[in-house]
Amino acid sequence: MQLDLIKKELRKVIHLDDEMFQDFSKLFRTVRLEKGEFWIKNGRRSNYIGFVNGGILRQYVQQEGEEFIQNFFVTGDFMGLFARPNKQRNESLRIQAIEVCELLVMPYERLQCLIGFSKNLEQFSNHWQTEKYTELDQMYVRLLAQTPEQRYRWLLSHKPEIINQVPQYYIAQYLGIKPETLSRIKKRA
Amino acid sequence: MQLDLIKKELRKVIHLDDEMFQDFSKLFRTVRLEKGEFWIKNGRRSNYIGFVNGGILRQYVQQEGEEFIQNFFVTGDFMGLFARPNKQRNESLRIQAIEVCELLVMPYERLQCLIGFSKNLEQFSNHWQTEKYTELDQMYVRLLAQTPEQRYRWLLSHKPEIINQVPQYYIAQYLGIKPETLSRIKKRA
DNA sequence: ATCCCTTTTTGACTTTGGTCAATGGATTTT
DNA sequence: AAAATCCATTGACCAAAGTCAAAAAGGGAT
Repeated sequence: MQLDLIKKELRKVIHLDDEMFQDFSKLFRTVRLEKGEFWIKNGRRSNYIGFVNGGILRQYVQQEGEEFIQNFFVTGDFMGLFARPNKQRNESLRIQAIEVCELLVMPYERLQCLIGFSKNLEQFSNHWQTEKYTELDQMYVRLLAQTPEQRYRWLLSHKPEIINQVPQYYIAQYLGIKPETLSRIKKRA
Repeated sequence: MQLDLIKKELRKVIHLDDEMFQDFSKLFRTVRLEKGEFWIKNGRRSNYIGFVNGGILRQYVQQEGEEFIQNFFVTGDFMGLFARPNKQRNESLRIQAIEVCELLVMPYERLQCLIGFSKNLEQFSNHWQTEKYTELDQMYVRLLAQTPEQRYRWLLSHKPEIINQVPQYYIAQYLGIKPETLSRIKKRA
């Protein structure tokens, strides 16, 4: 198991000595996903947290035959840091590997339990919850206030790795427009 | 200070006996806002949590001379349950009273401190953070996947109190359309 | 009730993005 | 290499929302 990356990411946020990290890392399990495979399908298995150790995934919903991408997860991202109460689990939620991925995963319950023992991990959890919330909040405003072209330009300058690694029809689904429109936007630009 | 409402709302989520509630409620301060007054302006004073004890507010941003409403807060809602790290504080964020409001407020730091002493309050905080995140997540998908008419219908059936209490140009700002368009949507319907 | 001011509605026109169908390019399969 | 497949681009047309301006409808104040 290659753990340098997650160690680095954790240490950006909290203090974690090697011994603690050893203990912590034992609780992860490695999952390999082939291109096109699902990590979450129909909202099932959403009670896990996952770390993207390599690869890229898309989180999307299906509505009336169309797919809408809420988010991409790239190498170094954490997924699923909010408990998702079953009652309001979204049945159409899917997280799919766009290319071969390696995830490090742990049941959400187990993280909760660990948090009980470690102030540091609690900090980790709080930090990321706030981070993810703020990110979503900003995405929401962008979607509300900006034109597709402005959103595309934002993506270009802030998330170029996504533009480069992901087919354009996925980018379009993420921006909330049709692939043809994205093609025309690129031409204008 | 009229505290029945907040007690009721808290008890929907956590166990809280009268004595604990007494202690807790002492830490709140009452704020009265006249119509048009701001609770948060230019991102300032976002380090407070607030409970809407009466009235209705709008949370919005200004961009290129236009206003975009992210959210309404109605009687019984909590505001500001996520710590907002200063670095990414949104300078154009405002929360304004649409009509006369009464808020019960407390510095976020103080809530954090209390949480250290009470498992129940920690539960309260976690519950609401998850709740707010899920809500925003669903709003995001709606904005991404649905037409203005569909979003209007959703608002009609799920948040009728907002439709009734709020001028239509605010509803339009919330739905991401122009007031004229909303007027036409209502005619079709 | 009348006047004033704000909000909503209506109409004519423009702009933007969607739709559908065809073409072109690139990559994989055989 | 040829064929097949998938994806991106282009063009012609359509539908939906935006814009601007004017009229109508409410809501207070006097």
